[in-house]
Amino acid sequence: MLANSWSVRMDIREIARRAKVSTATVSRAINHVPTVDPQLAKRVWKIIDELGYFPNTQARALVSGRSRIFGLIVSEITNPFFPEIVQTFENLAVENNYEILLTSTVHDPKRMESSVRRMIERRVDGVAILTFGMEDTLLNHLRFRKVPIVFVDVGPNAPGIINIRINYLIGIRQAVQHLAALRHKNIAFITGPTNLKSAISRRSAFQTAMSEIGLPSDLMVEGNHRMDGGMRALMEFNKLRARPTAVLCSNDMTAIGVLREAYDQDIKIPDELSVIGFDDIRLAEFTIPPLTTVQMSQMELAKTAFHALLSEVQRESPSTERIEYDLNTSLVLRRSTALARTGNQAAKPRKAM
Amino acid sequence: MLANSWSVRMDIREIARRAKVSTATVSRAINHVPTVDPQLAKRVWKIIDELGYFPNTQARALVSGRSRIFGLIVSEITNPFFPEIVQTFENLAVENNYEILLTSTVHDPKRMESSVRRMIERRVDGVAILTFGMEDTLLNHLRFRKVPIVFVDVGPNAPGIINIRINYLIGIRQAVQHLAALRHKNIAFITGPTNLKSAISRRSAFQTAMSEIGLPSDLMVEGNHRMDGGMRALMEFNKLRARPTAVLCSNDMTAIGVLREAYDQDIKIPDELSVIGFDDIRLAEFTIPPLTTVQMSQMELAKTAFHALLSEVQRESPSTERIEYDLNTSLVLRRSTALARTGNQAAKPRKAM
DNA sequence: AATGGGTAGGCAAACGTTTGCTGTTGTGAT
DNA sequence: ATCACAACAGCAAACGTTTGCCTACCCATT
Repeated sequence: MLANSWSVRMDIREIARRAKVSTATVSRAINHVPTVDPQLAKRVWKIIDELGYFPNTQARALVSGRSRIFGLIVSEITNPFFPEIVQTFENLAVENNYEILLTSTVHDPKRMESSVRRMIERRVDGVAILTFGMEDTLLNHLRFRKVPIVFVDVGPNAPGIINIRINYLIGIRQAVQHLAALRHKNIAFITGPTNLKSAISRRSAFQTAMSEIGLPSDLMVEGNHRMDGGMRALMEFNKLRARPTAVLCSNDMTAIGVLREAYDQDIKIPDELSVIGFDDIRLAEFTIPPLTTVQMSQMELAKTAFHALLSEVQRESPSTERIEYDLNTSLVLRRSTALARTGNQAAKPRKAM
Repeated sequence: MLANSWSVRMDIREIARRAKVSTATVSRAINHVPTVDPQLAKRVWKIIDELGYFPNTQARALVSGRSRIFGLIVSEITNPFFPEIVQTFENLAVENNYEILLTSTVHDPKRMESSVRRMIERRVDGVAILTFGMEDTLLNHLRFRKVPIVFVDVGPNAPGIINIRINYLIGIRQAVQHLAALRHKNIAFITGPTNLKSAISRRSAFQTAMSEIGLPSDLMVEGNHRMDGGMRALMEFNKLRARPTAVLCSNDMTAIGVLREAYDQDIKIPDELSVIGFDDIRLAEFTIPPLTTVQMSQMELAKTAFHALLSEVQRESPSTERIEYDLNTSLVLRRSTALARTGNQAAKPRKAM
């Protein structure tokens, strides 16, 4: 290992020299091209290992035209929804000899632009976009270069773009019906940022589900998909004459904010207020109380996106039709919901939990 | 933008052709080399913009010998400690025209090895290593190639390796003294995985701080830096005849686990048990109750690491001396600690889990 | 007008691979 | 012995940049 290799330049030529073969043969040996004699290949590999030689990916990419990099654009890495996805992406990348080029837009159009630029400059073989506010001109830069693109949720409906559609309604309907079964009538909803398409989809799923069972969906305030948004939203609700007895949140972080604010205000969860989140991030299991939430599997999502890109790269026909994948959501029950307090929620000698 | 560029190959030569100059000039214009006539440069840039041309980083890297990529090796992206760091790294990367190659080892030696391999194959200009279990032979692969390496915390003490030393003692001493001031005598510690050097450092900081004030540090159980580890640890403590009245955790996730288990067992935090975490992840502010913890600024850490690499890349002398940076820790008070219950904490019909 | 100094811009050789084509050898059939 | 044909290995041309070196020109000086 690394024997006497103080400062010798280590490239395929050096290997070739030592193995007394041509660089072509070394290259083929490395790439396991079957036409090279097994004996010879073994000899080459031996030298490669002894020298600790690693092929130069840039040179490879340059000539082969494939970088073996997938781009992944998220809005904020610090949002606990994403790390799980990144991890899964990275696992799949390792399995398939790819790299992930991760960028986060932090909701800044400038950063979005620079993300796309970086993707193109590094010549990614495909991009998964998990954030929004992608302007058309940016998108066109990508499409023009025939880079496979997968949008999760509401991507533009253009040919050549892969969409993963999320069925919010199923999970949210379950959540709403669960609350209704617990006799809740005043069910509130805390939205995500309203410039976010996926947040809007969640909201309308809520509205649909509510009207299906004949409940009004007018108790609604805007959050920001962060904890502080959830906290502020709960304060809003508390100003109301008719407070909600249950609140559904556009994502788990919001719900965690609600839990926290409820704690500060000494509102007992779930006895005095039922809370349901959305996403089912890992943490949801560890909140106090454990959070009932609508699951949207981050692993499934990441897998679908990755394989969509992979199969797009592997096909040769340019694929002009538009491809869609579906992803389901479903309620997972934990301990942040309970029977609504009936009628005269009068005195409350209620023992916690 | 992208005008009539249906399928023309877009490279520096194409730009040169259209601008009626040589590729050399185009290259110099792109790189803002001052010797090129401003008029000419403007003409070139105009064409570049019209065509939507983006330079090919791989080709650039190949000839220049610098990839403008920094590697970042973490143990698990899903550990909330890391996303903040990744985000900061990525911000700095954008500012400095670098990319981040992020890999996670998930505590698997095989993955560690593949991480290093990927770094080398992509020819990173530097690596920051935020996880451990790095074998010497792997490390040598990097060092042999003169790749600048920064270890956070306990890296090997070899020349050419940059270390960021973390002063655990200061923060942990503050924590211990805070607890002592609250009259706690039975202070427990939940360690991290004991094969993790940084976990060991934290533990010994605890031991030092305890003995400084004449308290024994024998109440100790091993966690895993995850929430379930914290939960299990608390169960352990509850089996004891002399239960701790306060527990210090090797990281915040562990503390969150403790909080959660305490909730299940109806142990009131902080009244019946004081809890202190370590790291001060963003979430610590939103736990129930908000977590008192020892802060180790992830932003500072990331900044230091990044700039260490950057300045290492920029220097020309190979730098054989070993470089160290320091990072402090300090207690941040929130609401998970309280005065110890005095003397006879007699019978309290504690509900069995 | 001849000389010289300075500077903008072009030529072409790298960088480290892959891969189409060509060449060499060995084998079996005739 | 000849031929056809595999099977394997080598030659050299790409891939898209950067950059050392050189040329040509301009202007000032004599």
